[in-house]
Amino acid sequence: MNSGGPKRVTQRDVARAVGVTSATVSYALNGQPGVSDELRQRILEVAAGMGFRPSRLAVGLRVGRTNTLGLLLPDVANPFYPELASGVIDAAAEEGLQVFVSQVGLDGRDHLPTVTALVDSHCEGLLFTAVLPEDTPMLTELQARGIPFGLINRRIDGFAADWVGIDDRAAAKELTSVVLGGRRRVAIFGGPERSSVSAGRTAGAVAACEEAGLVPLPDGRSGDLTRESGAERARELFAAKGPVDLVICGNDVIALGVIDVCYDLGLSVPDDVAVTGFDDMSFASAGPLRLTTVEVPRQEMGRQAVRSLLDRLGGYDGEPRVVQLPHQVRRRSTA
Amino acid sequence: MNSGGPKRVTQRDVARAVGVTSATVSYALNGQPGVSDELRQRILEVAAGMGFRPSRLAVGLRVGRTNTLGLLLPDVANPFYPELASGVIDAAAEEGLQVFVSQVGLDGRDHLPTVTALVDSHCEGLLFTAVLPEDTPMLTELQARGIPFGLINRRIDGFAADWVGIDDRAAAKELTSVVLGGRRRVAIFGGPERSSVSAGRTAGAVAACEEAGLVPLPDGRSGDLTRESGAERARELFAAKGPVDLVICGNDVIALGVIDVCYDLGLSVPDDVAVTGFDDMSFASAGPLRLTTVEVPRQEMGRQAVRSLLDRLGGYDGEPRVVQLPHQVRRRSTA
DNA sequence: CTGAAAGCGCTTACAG
DNA sequence: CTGAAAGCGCTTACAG
Repeated sequence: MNSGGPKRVTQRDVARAVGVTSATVSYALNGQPGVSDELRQRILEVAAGMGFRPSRLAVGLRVGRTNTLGLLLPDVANPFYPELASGVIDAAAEEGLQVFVSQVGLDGRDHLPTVTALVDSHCEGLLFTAVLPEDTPMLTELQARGIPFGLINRRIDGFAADWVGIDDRAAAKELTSVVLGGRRRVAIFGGPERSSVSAGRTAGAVAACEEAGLVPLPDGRSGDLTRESGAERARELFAAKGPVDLVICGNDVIALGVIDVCYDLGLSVPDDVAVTGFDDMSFASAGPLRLTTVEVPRQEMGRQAVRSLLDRLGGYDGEPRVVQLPHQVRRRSTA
Repeated sequence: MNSGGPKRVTQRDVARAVGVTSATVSYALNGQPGVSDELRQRILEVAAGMGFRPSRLAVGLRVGRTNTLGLLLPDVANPFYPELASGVIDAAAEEGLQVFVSQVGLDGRDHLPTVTALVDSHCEGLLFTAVLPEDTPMLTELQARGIPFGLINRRIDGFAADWVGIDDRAAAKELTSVVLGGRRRVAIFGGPERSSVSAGRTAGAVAACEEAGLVPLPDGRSGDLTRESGAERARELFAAKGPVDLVICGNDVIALGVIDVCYDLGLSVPDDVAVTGFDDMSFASAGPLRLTTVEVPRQEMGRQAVRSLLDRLGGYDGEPRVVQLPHQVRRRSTA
């Protein structure tokens, strides 16, 4: 049942056409010595004319290198990741590396099947964007197998690995301090508490509150990084305790949900309720919204992660590289 | 200079450990007959214990199938694509196929190097999301090589190929008719005219205007699908001809740029200037924005494209499959 | 400067 | 039920 699969032109086809052996074609194409200039020229022409392209499978198998990286992204509903991916893909391409982008379950659950597929495909290195503490055994296994990897954004407490991100705690503390003003009733709507990023942001916001001598409301401190979750938490909190003065959100998407609810309830932002986001997603700066948030260098995070990974692939075997990129508080109109 | 590359456990390692030949391990692992149940059991255990995973490179080379699809996305600044990609990746995963996601240059220019890399990697089929007429030779070459592919969203006039998208012209016409009301001074800010999608949307908007007996302003009918482009065109148009009654934009991002300018100029939306987008990106429904737009089933488009491609891979060799999915006009507050 | 041969890690007829 | 052998498409020492 050959379904008429693609008929590839092989090196042997080229060799036959030129009247040499396949090895000679290989030498010619790879710029190895041992082929006269004329012959090389002729081989190159014939190969191009026949549309020959070396099989990456065969080359990878033979040489033991595939020039391929794997990137694991959680659910794409969160616009945070595409830009990060863009940085990774671009930086990799500049080094002649291809990237296998794979989607892992929502919120990064269940990395294992994806990682397995990537390793089976001989990815030379892996980049994770949404690890959770329970991924530790899988990462340890990767280390045992000698497959280098790096973490982007989230990391795992007490697990040493290459990482690039920002200082989420400091950023959240800074943001909170800046917008606090005289507001006393403040709520924190964070992301999943098992995420190091979300945990850091929440901790920073709490710290800023405490420094100002107030305790944030206990509700909603962790939850999903979605608009629905932000809306739901806002509705519940406002219903139970009335509108608050300020809601510090774990990301821009949560903030959008909170603002949706304010809008529905006829509450003015920021006069009745101030709201901050995090990440500075593209929509955050839109005229009618002008969300106060923190800019995170997503693209650059991706690029730097590729750089660290390349060093590992190049044989660097030293201490984990921890790269903390600068962030930027963007104070706009919502707080 | 072996940089300590990963040491894979091979089938032979397993075979040696069990004391059989590598072929037997292969039979056992692939559920082929010819191995006693006990032996099979033992092989499976040992293989699992050693962490053996068959090399996709070797299997692909030998079997001639890689179970890999290639997906080509343009620049990710446009949030349209990630969701589409998500549909593709999920649908492919359900069929046991991995997806190589590759980024092509902004606006889909220069597909060739990416396609080449994907073909070199033995992708069994390709999915394009942002083709332009100048990509025709490349697509023809793919056909000649017997590599099936499908187009998503954009297509090429007069080029027959599997395609899935919506009826952009009809959708734009419907949207425009719905929001036109008594407005007479209307501008159309479309995307790149060489994009079939943008061309269709612009044509639909023009048609609706003509049906209403008015001619849209000639400025800005094509441009980039970016916020900057929307803002720039709005500033120029407003400066040259004063504010218009209605701006029909080629996508939500352009609309955001227009709204930014209205906001800066103190123009009320929709009272002074009505604005519509296209795509219903997630931010479009946000409380303070409530953009009037058209919902496009991005995820479903990805899924359907995978389905058509799988049929091709399964040997279907008939007429190109054209799948036109339903759209939905979302009338909110900006027009 | 060129050719014959081995081998990367698998699968698959083919003998026993 | 099991083993030996060929071959997928390359690269790379090794002879000539």
